[in-house]
Amino acid sequence: MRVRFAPSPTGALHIGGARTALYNWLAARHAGGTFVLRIEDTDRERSTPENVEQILDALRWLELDYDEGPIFQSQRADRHREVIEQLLAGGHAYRSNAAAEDVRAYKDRHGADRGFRGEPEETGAVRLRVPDDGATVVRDLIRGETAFQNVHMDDAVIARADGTPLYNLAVAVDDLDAGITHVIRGDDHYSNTPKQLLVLQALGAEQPVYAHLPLLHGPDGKKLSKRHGAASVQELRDAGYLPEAVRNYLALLGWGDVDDETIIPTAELVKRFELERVQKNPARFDEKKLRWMNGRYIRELPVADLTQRLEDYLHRDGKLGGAVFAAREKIQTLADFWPLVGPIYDGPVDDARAREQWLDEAGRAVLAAAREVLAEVPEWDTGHLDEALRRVVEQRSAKPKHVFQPIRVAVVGTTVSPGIFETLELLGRDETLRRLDAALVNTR
RNA sequence: GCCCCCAUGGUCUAGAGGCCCAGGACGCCGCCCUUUCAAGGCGGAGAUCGCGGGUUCGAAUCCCGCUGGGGGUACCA
Repeated sequence: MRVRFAPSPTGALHIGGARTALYNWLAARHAGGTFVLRIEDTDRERSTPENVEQILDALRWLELDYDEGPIFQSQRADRHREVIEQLLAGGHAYRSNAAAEDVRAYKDRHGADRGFRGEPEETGAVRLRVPDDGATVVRDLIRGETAFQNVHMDDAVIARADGTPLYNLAVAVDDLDAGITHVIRGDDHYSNTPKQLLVLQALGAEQPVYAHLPLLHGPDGKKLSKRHGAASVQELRDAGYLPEAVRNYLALLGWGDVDDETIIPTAELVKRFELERVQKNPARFDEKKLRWMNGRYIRELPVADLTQRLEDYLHRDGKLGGAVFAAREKIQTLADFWPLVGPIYDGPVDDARAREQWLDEAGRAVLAAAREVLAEVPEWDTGHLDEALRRVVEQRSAKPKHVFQPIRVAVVGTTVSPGIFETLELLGRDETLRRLDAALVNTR
């Protein structure tokens, strides 16, 4: 099996493209085949080196490695020209100056469902000669066989008047030359497939196996775009998702195993993936489920690994160890981490509501009592802190909450933080006492 | 307009004629645990399997129509 992922570098790699890449990769790895990367950069204006780098970067982050390429379509111009000449010489294509309005006029005369047929001219764009009878049948692993009646098809333009190739010619030739056996791509290419098949036929080539993946939609059912939140791989990374979680989630968007399990590590995905089981209808990208899944992956990561990921993500070196242990049960993305533990390092945040609710007279009394006990704790670790503060709870015959919350608000400024003992341990005795004192002074 | 594809709870899906008056997951609601928030555990609401016809002893599963959604229809990819 030889498959390819062939993005056009017109911007960041979107989630839909990422899933296409994933499915190609999974199919190749499952079958022990070869995964080829081809960059379709024939659209000169939009295909910039920066855009190419963005795509390579996204694939790297997703850890989808390819075996061959990247092949740049733009560098195959000579071969494309050669094939165009061959088709022209063989009578499979002809030159024509017919424009869009000519095609429309033709349909007005012959019927809307009648494909355009042009007259050969000396110059002009190159059009494929489509037969009037018969049908071109696409064999697709996901959709089965579909017969496209040739009468309905226009004589497709396969090269510009200047001789440069158009998509339907270039893909067909490039896939053929690369020995691609399975073309796995988005459904938006489905209707154009017969044109490519006709090119292949004219070249006397076999048709590859196709697998057209249903498109991905946003939560509102519309085409996925910026306003749906994280829409590109870069944005997913910036939002603090783990690549292994993204792979798992994306794999399940449009594909399901018989077991119907949800958390499936990549190695297991490779083992189970089958193109035949890909869903036919489009799926919606639901970030809530990704968040949940990401949390699961975060909690399965050893603390040392998670620490490394957080340090990379936050561009911070070292000193996060204890905080990671304290926070890992409470975060779903890497981005959730700092808002939770940041106040421990950066100082209390300013949450007026929290202060009002917990640092009233009763709260301050708790603080004063806690301060005394904490000043005397023999060892500054969670065990001793636990013991000491429980004593305060008993002495005051208060609910634990009414002792812990004022302390929390005093040291981090708000009602949410890691466990109070872990928080204090990370703070250290001196800083804890300083913050308690500050709270007592400021709220008087 | 024309051509093509698709259709299971809000979302992702399992289901390939009787095992299904439809199972799992996310989300939502409640309870438990509990120092906050989470995590975790338990439970619940939520689908006449888009609608209407067939075929069959029997249909989510097969056929037809309709409706809805999507894609294509560029000298873009």
